Amino acid sequence: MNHYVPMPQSFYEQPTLQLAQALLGCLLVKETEEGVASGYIVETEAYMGPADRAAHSFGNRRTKRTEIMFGKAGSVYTYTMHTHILVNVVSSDVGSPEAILIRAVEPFEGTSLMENRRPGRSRKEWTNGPGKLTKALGIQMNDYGHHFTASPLTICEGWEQDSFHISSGPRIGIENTGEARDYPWRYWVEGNSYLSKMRSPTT
DNA sequence: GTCTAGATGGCCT
DNA sequence: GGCCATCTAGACA
Repeated sequence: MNHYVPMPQSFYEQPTLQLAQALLGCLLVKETEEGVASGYIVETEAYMGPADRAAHSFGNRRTKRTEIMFGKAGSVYTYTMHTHILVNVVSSDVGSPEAILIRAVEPFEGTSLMENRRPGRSRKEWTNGPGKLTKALGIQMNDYGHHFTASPLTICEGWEQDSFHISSGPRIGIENTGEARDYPWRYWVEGNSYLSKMRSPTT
């Protein structure tokens, strides 16, 4: 897997909203005993810490779960949602609990592995949602606390930043968070066919 | 210790 | 469009 070039630590130290866009087109790579699976990030959502009602770290809530959000930029924050695992990239300075949720990727390497992990689904449905992509790539709760610059879970150079167009809009699945639901902190690669689908199309 | 809600997905109608 | 699986962190007693 030497052809993968992990993004340097400095990459993660840019402002969160900027990083959320910079992550688009990057390659998310997961190594397991079964092999390597990877996909290009095509959709992200920023969670802005203390001031963001939708963030787990709203009001500077510091618990066992959110602890990693206070840590170093580029750390892995995994979270269990019902029966699914979601994966986030911790951003901002130590002590500033911000993170970016990876909502969708486009399959690249290890497609047969993904197919096995997502039996009976069409290629598009392997990774077009935050819970789906973790399953397809084999991301688990024990990835919590690792860092994206080191295996087994890394973010590497992917597409050229000027080879696609970025769109932004409100986040998804946070209807009960007051004014926070309207913040346009979701970013995606315009026109990509592996984007997650809207949960509640209500304006 | 007990109760509840949730950054979802899949299956049913 | 609606319902439910399944489970953990967080709040409260």
